[in-house]
Amino acid sequence: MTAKLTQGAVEALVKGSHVENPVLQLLNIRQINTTGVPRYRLMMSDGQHYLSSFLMATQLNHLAEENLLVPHCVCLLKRMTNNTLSDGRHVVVVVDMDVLKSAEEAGGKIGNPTSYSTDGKLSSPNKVSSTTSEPSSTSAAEVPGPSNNSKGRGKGFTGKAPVKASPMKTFPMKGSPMKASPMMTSPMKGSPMKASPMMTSPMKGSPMKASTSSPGSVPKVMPIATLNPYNNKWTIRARVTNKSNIRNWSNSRGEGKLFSFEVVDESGEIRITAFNNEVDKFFALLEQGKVYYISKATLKVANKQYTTLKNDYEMTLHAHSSIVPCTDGQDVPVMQCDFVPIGELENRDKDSIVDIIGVCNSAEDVSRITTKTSREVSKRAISLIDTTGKVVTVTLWGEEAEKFDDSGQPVVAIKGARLSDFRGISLTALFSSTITVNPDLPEAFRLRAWYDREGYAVDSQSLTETVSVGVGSKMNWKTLSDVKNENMGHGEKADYFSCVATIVYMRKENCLYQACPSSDCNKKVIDQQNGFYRCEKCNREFPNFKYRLLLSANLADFGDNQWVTCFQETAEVLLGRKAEELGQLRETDEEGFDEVFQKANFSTHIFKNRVKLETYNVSTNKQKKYISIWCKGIHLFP
DNA sequence: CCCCCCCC
Repeated sequence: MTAKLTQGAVEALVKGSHVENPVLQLLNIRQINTTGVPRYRLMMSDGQHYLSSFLMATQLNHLAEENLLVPHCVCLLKRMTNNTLSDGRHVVVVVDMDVLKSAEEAGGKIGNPTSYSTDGKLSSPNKVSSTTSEPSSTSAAEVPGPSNNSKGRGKGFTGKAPVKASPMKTFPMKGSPMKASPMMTSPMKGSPMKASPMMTSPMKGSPMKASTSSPGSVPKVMPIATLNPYNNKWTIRARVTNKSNIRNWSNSRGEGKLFSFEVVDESGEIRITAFNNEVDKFFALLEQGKVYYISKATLKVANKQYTTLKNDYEMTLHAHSSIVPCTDGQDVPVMQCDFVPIGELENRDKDSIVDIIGVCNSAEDVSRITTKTSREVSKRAISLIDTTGKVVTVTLWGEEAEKFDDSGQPVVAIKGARLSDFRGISLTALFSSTITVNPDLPEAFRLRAWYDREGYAVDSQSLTETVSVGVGSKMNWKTLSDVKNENMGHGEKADYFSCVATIVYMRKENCLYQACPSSDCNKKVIDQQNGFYRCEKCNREFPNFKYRLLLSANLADFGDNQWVTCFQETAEVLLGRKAEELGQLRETDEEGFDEVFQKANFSTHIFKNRVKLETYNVSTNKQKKYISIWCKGIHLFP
């Protein structure tokens, strides 16, 4: 049983040409990151050429996890986007695909494909010892990540789990005839459902898709945009995009608890609220990012005063409401975003709600403030830049402020931020905002490439008047001796500076530590010497751990030298290896491990650093001060 | 049936 592959598709795709539904054979699949959301790279063959520059969008991860993507299986690629890395190489991101034939059905490698190399030459297939191994010329570094440089360094795009564990909408923006404020755009006005190629009914299924998740008798699945209070015979099939915590209320009308969540499908979005009993019934079932069949809820007119969603209605769950997980919902978009370029914000009205995406080129440290009502809340301002060269400050609150990490200058997407006129133009995140770090979006890939190539150095302009040097995008160039002579970091707040320096030494002996494997915890675990590792923070034992990097590097410029600390993201850029790879290397190949450091040593980069004078207790009555410098970003020195 | 969205 042979399958017909789309000859020439590999070359066409990697050159950025459109190929309609190419059929390709998988030769190899490899997970390229070991922390955060798994990310897979595929080596695909069209029977003529093979290439491993195919990156699978994370919403297809279930295919790998269900063991459907086995080398030699034949795939129908239904949607792809092409991305160019900062060094000019291309990556084909596979956004949607079906497995047409299992490896068994395909019966081995089809044809005798040779490695396709982008410079036009064909390398010998003999380099590959077997079809299930990688060609030696490729590495995980072909993946976009922060601070890529032409040496191909960088981390996997999803090396960090999104702040809210949900990739964002990965389909191209749907053309909206109404480009006005998103608040004005009612989904009822257009005809968003008209012959949308992404529309799928739950009954539709590709050969390999499980359809077991459909409930026994499913009322007609309706697009969210067509729901109204006058019809209660419907089921929606939608993805949870923003789930709140449980909150208690108490007022003159009574008291109780509630939580709300937002769901999205191809047609639109809606907010759903659960009270009391329904909180107990549904809170644990609903997971951010997952798809559910939802039916029998009450529709009511949304109070526009309180909602930022593009829907005239909202839903309340009641005793007979039904929510059933849908396990084959990968076709349901992850979020509906209508990103406003930062330079465009000047033309928007105060208080309008916008979706924004940019590279976080700097961030304040988190701080605690007291509100007018005497509540304490955490706050952190971050600044985002995009290709308009404009920068805007966004304020994050509460948990979002606390857990935000700007290391590696990630791409940040915020759905539903509110425009403020404070200090010119600024943005603030709301309870209803969804913040995603390094989203799996073409826009994010483009921004990453742009920033690493040129954006980091552009003469940018901030829409938000900034007070501290730290926030804002101007490079605060210093020599290492300036940092000392100017007593940088001695103030209450940390200072930030950029320098050009050469790495002259790295403490490789203790650069890796064994960290808690749970996704949001990076705490060092204790080896129980019985095959288990204990995390004090999670108060749990695990059979495994993940490697994390904490690298001390000595930087030198013409006048001075200085120790700086590189955490995971920047250390991975510096060493050109993932923490997990290095951990494995240290265990299995000490020479190879040393080589990584030898290679990185004496390399020159642009370092962006945070400097702060810290204090520690030497004894009960004696304190010692020391200068702490963290590297927050690394760029290629021209 | 909530509706808190803060601070400089």
